[in-house]
Amino acid sequence: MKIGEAAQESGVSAKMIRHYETIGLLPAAPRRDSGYREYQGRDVETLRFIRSARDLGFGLDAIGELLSLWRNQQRASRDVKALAERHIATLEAKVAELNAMIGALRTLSACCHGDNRPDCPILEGIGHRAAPAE
Amino acid sequence: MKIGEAAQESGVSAKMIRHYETIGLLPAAPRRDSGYREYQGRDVETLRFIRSARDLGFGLDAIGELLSLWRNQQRASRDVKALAERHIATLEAKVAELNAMIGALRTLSACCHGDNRPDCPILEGIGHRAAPAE
DNA sequence: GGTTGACCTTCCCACGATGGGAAGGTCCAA
DNA sequence: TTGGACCTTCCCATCGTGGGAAGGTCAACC
Repeated sequence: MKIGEAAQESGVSAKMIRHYETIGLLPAAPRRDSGYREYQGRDVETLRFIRSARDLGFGLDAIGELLSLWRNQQRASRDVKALAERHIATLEAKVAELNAMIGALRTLSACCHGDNRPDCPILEGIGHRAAPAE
Repeated sequence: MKIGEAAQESGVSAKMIRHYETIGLLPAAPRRDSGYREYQGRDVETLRFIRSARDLGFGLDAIGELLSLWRNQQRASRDVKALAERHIATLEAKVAELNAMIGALRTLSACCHGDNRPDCPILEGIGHRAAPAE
């Protein structure tokens, strides 16, 4: 099948399929005489795998590792689990960071009248926020 | 003061100060004969404001709006609050998205032995995840 | 007055992942 | 045969930040 169909079937855009090939995440697809890339059913599976891993927030580097574990019948599930746990920790750190922002903003926002007067604790709060450098 | 000191005082890198000027977030700083940018104490305040807003997760576009509200004595606090609330909603959406990923990953990870055998529900789970296209 | 090292200038490139678009060639069904 | 949908590569954009090169300046010390 051509790249468009593989894209359709996998949910990964043709643009991204080419990109993944360029950066070495995918092996170079065989070409027709015309230069068109030719894909098989198993390529679509791989693309779906990538797509799912993206949806779980994995970066392309991590996906590269996941793919090679996926393809390696001799893998240890320990390695996969470690990768997943590391990723979970990363995501949780982001959540914590975002929640800290949300908390601070909520506090500021709660103090703001939100009317047509100019005095605003939000702007003041941003202006006075703690130490600058680290 | 020179850009390095302004950077030091504000916690915004010199690189970023120049960048903010380039994209129009900051007005062009006056120059010495040598071409060096010259900053005042109030510029440092502005930079700190930007820095704090960045720390709260605002994008540079939003910071542009915040800055003009900050400088405008005729602002309505309503507008500031609306901006903040919108941003809070954005952050919360991200948190929800991340939490969904975390939940899915936790489920998969919990099913994985994590030993040296190759069978791994995590990889299988990623491989079989629901519908591809949308 | 020199020298010297820290600082400044601009310019280009990089990341992450994705998209847009242009210019040109190919496929396939009617 | 033709036409429209599809493919190719190449470059540019996003967003915020950093790195580095090449060259000019500042200020302190001898």
